[in-house]
Order: sequence, then C-alpha cells, then structure tokens
Amino acid sequence: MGEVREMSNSTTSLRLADVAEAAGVSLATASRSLRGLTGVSDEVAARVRKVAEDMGYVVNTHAQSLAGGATSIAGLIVHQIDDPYFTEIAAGVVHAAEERGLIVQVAHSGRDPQRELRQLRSLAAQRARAIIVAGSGYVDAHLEAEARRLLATYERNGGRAAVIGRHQLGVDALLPDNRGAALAVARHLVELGHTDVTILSGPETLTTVQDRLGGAVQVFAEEGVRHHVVATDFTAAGAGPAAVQALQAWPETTAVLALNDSMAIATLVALRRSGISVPGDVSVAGFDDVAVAELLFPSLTTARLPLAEMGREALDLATRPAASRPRRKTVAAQLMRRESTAPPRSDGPLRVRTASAS
Amino acid sequence: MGEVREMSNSTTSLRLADVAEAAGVSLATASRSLRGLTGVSDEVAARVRKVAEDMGYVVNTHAQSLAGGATSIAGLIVHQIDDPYFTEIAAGVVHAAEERGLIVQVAHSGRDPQRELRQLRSLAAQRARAIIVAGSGYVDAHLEAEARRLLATYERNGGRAAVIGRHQLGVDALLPDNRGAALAVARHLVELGHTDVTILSGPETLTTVQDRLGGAVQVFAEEGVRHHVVATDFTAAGAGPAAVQALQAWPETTAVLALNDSMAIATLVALRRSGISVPGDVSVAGFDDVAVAELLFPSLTTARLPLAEMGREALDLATRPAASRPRRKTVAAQLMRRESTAPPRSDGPLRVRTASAS
DNA sequence: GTGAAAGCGCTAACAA
DNA sequence: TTGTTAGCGCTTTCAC
Repeated sequence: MGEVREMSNSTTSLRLADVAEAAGVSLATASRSLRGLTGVSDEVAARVRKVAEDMGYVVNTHAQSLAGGATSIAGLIVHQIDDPYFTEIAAGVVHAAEERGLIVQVAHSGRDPQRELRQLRSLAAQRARAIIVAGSGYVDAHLEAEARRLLATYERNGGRAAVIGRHQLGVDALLPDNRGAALAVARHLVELGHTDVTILSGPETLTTVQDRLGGAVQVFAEEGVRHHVVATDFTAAGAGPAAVQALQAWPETTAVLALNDSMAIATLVALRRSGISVPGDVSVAGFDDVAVAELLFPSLTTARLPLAEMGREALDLATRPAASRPRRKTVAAQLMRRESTAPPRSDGPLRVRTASAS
Repeated sequence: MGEVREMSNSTTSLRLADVAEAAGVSLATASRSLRGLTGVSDEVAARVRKVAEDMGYVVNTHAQSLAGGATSIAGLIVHQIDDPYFTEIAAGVVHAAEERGLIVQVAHSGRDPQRELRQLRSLAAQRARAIIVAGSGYVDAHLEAEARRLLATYERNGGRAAVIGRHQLGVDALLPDNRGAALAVARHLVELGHTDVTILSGPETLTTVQDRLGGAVQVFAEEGVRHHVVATDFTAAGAGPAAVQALQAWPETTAVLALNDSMAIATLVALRRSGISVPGDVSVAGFDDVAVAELLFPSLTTARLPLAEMGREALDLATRPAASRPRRKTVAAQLMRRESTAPPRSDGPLRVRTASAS
C-alpha cells in the first residue's frame, strides 16, 4: 500500500520518491532522469521529467548536498551593503556568479570584525562553494588572525575563497593599489597649485585608510603642502558636516581630499548648500569612482577603481582551483580628472562666511 | 577503534561525531551542547564547545536542515542588481534579515521571466525560509501564472513569500501607488505651467510602466497638455540619448517626465552635456527618489517611494505567519519638489541647437 | 537500462 | 543528565 503521507495536505514537500512512484520507476532512475545523466532510456527520462514537472516537484538541495554534491552557493561579505563601493562590487560578483550557475549570498559586516566572523562561519557551515570578502581589512593583525584561520579551514575542506583589499587573509587576493591611488590624487592637487589641503579620513584601524592617508601625506610632506587630517567614520553620513566645519576651522584650505567617494560626494553637496563654490572656492577629490561620481555637477575628480570588474574577477579567482600558494593581484587605480578640481583662487584662499557658522 | 577517517588530511570536514568522540560524549549530547539546549550540565556543555572550537568544527547546515530544522535563508529576487532602486530595497531587506538572524540570497532576473522562475525554483529547492520578489510584474497574466503557481507550492510547503510591486502573485504584497505617484508628478508639471511634455517610458509589458504612464497621460489629457511618449528600456543606458533626441524631434517640449529616476538622472546629465539648462530650458522629473536624486545639481524633483523601508517591511511580512488571505498594503508616494522643475521659459520653448545633432 | 541499498551529518524521539 | 537510534531526501555504488 501507498505511503503514510499520501493525500497529505500538510506542510511536507514532495520527495523524489513520490515522483519515482508516480512515474513507476525506482529512486535511482528518477534521480538520473531529473539530472539528465546517461544510463536511462530517453523515453523513461522524459516521462519522469514530465511527471515531476506536473507534480510541481522541487529538489531539496540540502539532501542533494548532503548526499555528496557540492552546493551552488557563492558567499559575499561586504562592510556596508548600501555603500555604492560595495554595491558595485556586488553587481560584478552577482553577474559573474550567474554565468557559472551560482547564486550569491550577500552578508554584511557593518565593519564589525566579530560579525564578519559570524558571517564567515555561516557561509562555511552552508558549504558555500566560494567565499568572497570585500573591503578594507584591519590594521590590528589580531583581528585578522581568526578570519584567516577560518578561511584556512574552509579551504582545507574544499572551499575556495578570494578577497578584495585584504592583505592578511592567506587566500587569493585582489589588492587595489590604494597607496598609488593616493599618490596620484595628491600629486594632481599639488600640480594644480594647492597649498592647504584638508584630508577627510576614516578610522586608522582600517588598512585602506592607512594606505590612502599614508600616500597622500607623503606627497604633501614632500611638496611642502600644508595639510590637516580630519577623522570621520569613512561614510557619507559624517563627512558633510565635518567638511564644512573643517573649512571654518582652517579657512586657508584650498582643497578637500576625501579618502573615498561617498565622503567626497557628501562634501560636494554640503559645500554647495553652504554656498561654497566647487571648484571655484575649494577643490574636492575622492577615491573609487563610484558610478555617480561622473554624474554629479561638478563631476568628481577621483582615483578610479574598476569596482564591478573587481567583483567579477574575485569570483573568477574563487571559482578557479587553488594555486600552490595564494595568488595576489594588484589592481591599479586611474586618476579621473574632472570638474571638481581646479587651480586655487588667484585672489587667495576662501574665507568662509561666518554666516554659515552655527 | 577509531574512525577510518582519523588522521585524514583529505577534503572531508569534521563531523559532529568527531567532536563528540574527542569530547568523550555522545552525538546527542554534543548536539545539545553546541546548540545551547537545556538538559546538559554546564560543565559538559562548556567542554564540548571548547573542543569544537579548538578543532575548528563548523556545523553542516544541510545536514541540520535535512534533519528537521528550518534554514535561515531569505531569498531576494530583483530585476537588476546594479539599479539603485533595487540596491536600496536590498539594503532594507538585508538589514531587517540580519536582525532576525537570517542571511539573504540575492538573485537577479534581468527582467527575464524565465530566469525569474529559475531563481524562484532555486530558492524553493534550498528551502529558503522566506522569499521576496521585488520589482514590476508583467502585464501578460500568462507570464505571472507560473510564478504564482511556484509560490503557491512553496507556501503550501511551509515557506513564506512577500512581493514588492507585483499584483498577481497571490502572496503578501507591498504595492507602491504608481498611478498616484504619476498623478502627483504630472499635476506638479501642469501647475508649473508646462504645456508640452515628453514622457520617457519603458516597455509597456511591465505593470509599473503601465501604471505610471497611465496616470501621467490621464492628467495631461485632462489638462490639455500635449505629450509625446518615448519608449526606452526603462534603464539609464538608453534614456540619455533618447531624451536628447526627443528634444530635437519636439523642440516645443518644456518638460521631460522620466518614469523612473535612473532615466531621469541620465536625462539630467545628457541635457547638461548638450548645453541645455535644467530647469532653465527644460524641466526634468522622475519617480522613486533614489538616494542620489537629492544630491544632484539641480536636485531632482521626483515621486518618492521609501525604498529601504519597503525592503524592510517586505521581509517583515515574509517572516510573519501567513494571514488567512494574502495581505496587500499600498505604499503611498510623496512628491519631492526640488530644483529640476520650474515654470517654463516665459520667452517660449527651447529650440534645440542643431549643432548637437549627429 | 534499471533497481536495491548504503550512506551523507545531523536532530529528535525514546530509553536508560 | 546522558546515550541510542531512526530517519530527513538524496546520490551512488553495486547487482541484475
């Protein structure tokens, strides 16, 4: 007699066994048919497929994976899901994943190392076929150690990982040349004749911040450019007010260099709203070249990183067999000279209107 | 005697049994300890956790899920992953998911109904706990039928689904008031005194396009405003050139109404580059109020939809038990009057410079 | 070409 | 408090 669950309208899904029974074949034959393997007559295979289709059967990937197969999941961990830097990388990853029949799980760490570890564990627990970690690492080697260990175990168990912008994780890495980018942007400002630059920086616990800041400061020091460093949270949120405040504190500023585009854009907008002209009164430059950078008015001078291609390439690395030792590829940045930078005013630096002070 | 796999340096992960053995307890005790269930002495539980930690054990969620548990996966299907409309929704979903300990799988359909079905099947196959489908549906009821059927099966098997902007799917729905949004924006243009409007539209196979277009056309017809409809692909890519071309074809145009912000922004930029002033020569308005809309110069007049909140709310719906019949909630749009719209030139409509013709 | 049966790693009765 | 054991739904030998 039939199954206990026959006629059940409960919460249980159809199993392959149900399909097999309905098609009058064995479990093995049903499995082979549905996966298009050889060793089944075309006739039988077609019938099984039709029955499955008609019944609305959907395979259970967990059973599938447990029984031996690999999953088709790629994991992506980003710092902040709503930051264009990461959405553009994510788009690249998702597109590349799709071409390989992988589906992408997106997790975000909010720049919290502990949460990042949790996400990593979760992806490992799901036996994701590939894991990509994007975004700056932490200067504190201690914080990186546990992630490194997790990834090592993960790869030892057959997983593959690639990182974007993380140096210490012991897996294939795509490394944006943050220092080189900073050199290029800083030199650009120097060449324009700027002599007083405010740098909008982020937490120096992040390697990206260190690299970019280091490069910029080096150039300014060498060239005798006076500069102030203002620490913010590395996001758009705090950058606008910070920029306006900095211009009040150091009215001799002729240019603002934000260490990422989100902050640069926030600065652009904040200055506009304060009646400060860019680049007339003050020049503004950023890093990354997110998509909107060139759409703004004035369009943003920035050091371009090919974000979507980086995402694509990271997935590429992570779906290729591991090399004998981790691959490391440096990604060059390209200076995009646009409208937001120009020579400083010939009649001296801007004096911020005190009217806009709080 | 030990296990065959002991000392193995192969590709096989540690199993719970390995941990149990190492800790000198049974499988059940190990399982209980690791999941923090009661019925284990604190001492034993702590020891097991430590052993697992030291060994680098990571649970296999597939085995876990097969054995009875629910997954902690939420699926999100969007049309286009790199469109800000969807990234903002995605951010809302991811944040809300995180609060519930869910991880989000993002799939994108590229506005291809077939691919959407594949993604839906994949999510169902993974026994995702919740599925969210975001983005316009298809006017052709036939195309919606299969998705509807899949979702019905999925929910019958214990899954939960919610959709954003899809009317026909038979599950909980968040429905942006696209028609109302169009009425508001169109009326705004009428009130400003515009008499000749070019509408940048999308494929009329999409319900969102139909709703927005219908609303706008109704207002213009009622108010005696002349209007042309230009069909594009509903993305930024085609909108810029289309807008410029339209202004050449219909030089009496005093305002461009794009049916989404991506197109409106592309229009803004294209006009600027063609030397056409906004709103001086031509007004521009859009739909959605993506984050950059207010950062542009001129800032964009648009009908605001609370995208991130919609994502959050959709996940909310999809993690709540199903109601006896699908919930439907209309989301109101709010007109954001900004700088890109103004009364038409008093000295008559713009005559496009023929110099910018190809 | 097809079928029977042994796992995959875990959870959840049920026993002790 | 702890242990034993029967599945969960599938893939995959190994027989036939």
